[in-house]
Amino acid sequence: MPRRNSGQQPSARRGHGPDIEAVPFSTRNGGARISLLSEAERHQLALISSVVHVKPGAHLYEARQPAGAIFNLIHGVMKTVHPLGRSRQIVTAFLFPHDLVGLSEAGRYVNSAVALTPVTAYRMPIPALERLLRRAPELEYHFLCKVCHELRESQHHAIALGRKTAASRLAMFLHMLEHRQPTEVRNGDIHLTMSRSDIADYMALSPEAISRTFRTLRRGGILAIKNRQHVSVLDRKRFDALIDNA
Amino acid sequence: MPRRNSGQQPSARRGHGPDIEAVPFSTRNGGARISLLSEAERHQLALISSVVHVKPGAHLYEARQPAGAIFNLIHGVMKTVHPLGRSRQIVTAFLFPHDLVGLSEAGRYVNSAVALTPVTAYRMPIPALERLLRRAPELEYHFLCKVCHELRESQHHAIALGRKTAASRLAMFLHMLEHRQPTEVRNGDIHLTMSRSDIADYMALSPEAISRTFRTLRRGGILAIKNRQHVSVLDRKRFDALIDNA
DNA sequence: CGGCCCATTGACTAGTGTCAATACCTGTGG
DNA sequence: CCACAGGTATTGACACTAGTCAATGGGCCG
Repeated sequence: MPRRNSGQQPSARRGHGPDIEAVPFSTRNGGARISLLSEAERHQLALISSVVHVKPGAHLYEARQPAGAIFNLIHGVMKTVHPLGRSRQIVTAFLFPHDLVGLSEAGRYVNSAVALTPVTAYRMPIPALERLLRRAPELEYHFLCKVCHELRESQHHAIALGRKTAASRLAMFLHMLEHRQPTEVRNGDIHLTMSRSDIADYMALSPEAISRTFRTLRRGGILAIKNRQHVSVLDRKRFDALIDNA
Repeated sequence: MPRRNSGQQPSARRGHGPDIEAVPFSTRNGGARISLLSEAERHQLALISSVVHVKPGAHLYEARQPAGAIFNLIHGVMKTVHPLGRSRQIVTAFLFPHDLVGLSEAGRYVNSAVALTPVTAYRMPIPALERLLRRAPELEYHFLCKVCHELRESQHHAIALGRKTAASRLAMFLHMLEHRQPTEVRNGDIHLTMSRSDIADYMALSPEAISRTFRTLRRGGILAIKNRQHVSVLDRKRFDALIDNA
């Protein structure tokens, strides 16, 4: 029974193998995120993968180091940060389960990946992955879909950074977070896994600006801030207006 | 002699079929942009491609429209713009020959592509391309490399937008333009195909800020502005300092 | 219970957006 | 060849937003 090999630990319950999610090109299923891989494909990937664990604050890999593998998140949240002089760093992306991470250029990682929570991930060595993809065009196509998805998200990030006001940027950030959750109970509650500084580094604002803007949105009745990790959209109409305008 | 067949016109010399360039993952050829496709692959793509022409200011395709094809630029320069309310638009990318353009999501284009100069491009219908890619894993792998390259460029764009000062952003923009030219005579001369407004929309600044910053850099002896389309880096050291800092 | 780090708040400054006016380049027509 | 018209680019004056520095408050872990 190759499907459910003798799992030793909790991660083995969903441990059929790597899994990646994206919004596909095609028009079916109106723009929802779906799992791209079949059971067979996950099994193929599992054969070349190992599982790694990363503690909060630790690096999965570091920029400029030789790139040996690509990773697929199973549990936890990560950020990729771009080294910037000795100034404040830039967060280029937040990564959640079913995401791919470990983009390289000329054999080296282009950024550093840091865990925000305890992280579990599949580690897929690049040579083995490359061999596998060349044998399995369908699987390779799904990787292509996923990378295109990440490209769209990066462009979305750039669009957010183009907004002039902090309120507009923060709203776009929360909107992004909300839409990465499965379509389940999307009732306006948003869980913030990352710190204010991380949000600031992602949105190219100061942590103080993040605080001030949260306060402004709360006083305006647009957001409810339950605690540092949980906010809620109260006035959807004005919230969306922040995203559309300026 | 398949390499240099009897060219009829300038475009025909490189007219063997679609061609895409990127910096590959692997460590060979120290980070230079190379052509990804073999002659055979270009020929395969040529069989499903047609050639389209776009006048300056005209659209190659428009956001939200059903996506029927992906395009590969042969000549000219384009921009992709994101529709943003009725406010000023956001330029998400500039595209040059050997680039791919036409990313879709759920069957529709995610942005609009506008020609800045007379443009010639290969038009590759998505269904035919998809069939071809599934038969040709090697070719598909090269598309994957190209999309990863575009992802890195988009992240680079986001990093540029994260810079606080206009001088730093503009320097990063010029740096990007310079590095898209082939490594030939990279003597500091930079050709600006796009208008000041386009630069402003790409860097999330006002056109006035672009003008002011050009003036500041010229007065500081960092840049020489020959005319509206040609600038030149005079003080490379301080120019690079603008890119690294802030 | 205490210490540490993160988050928040306030005062001030610096830099960009905005609005308005002028100068410049391009292509057109006389 | 020159004059003209349109759009683009530049320049200036002013308002406004976010950055910075500094200090306080709050939560979490030892």
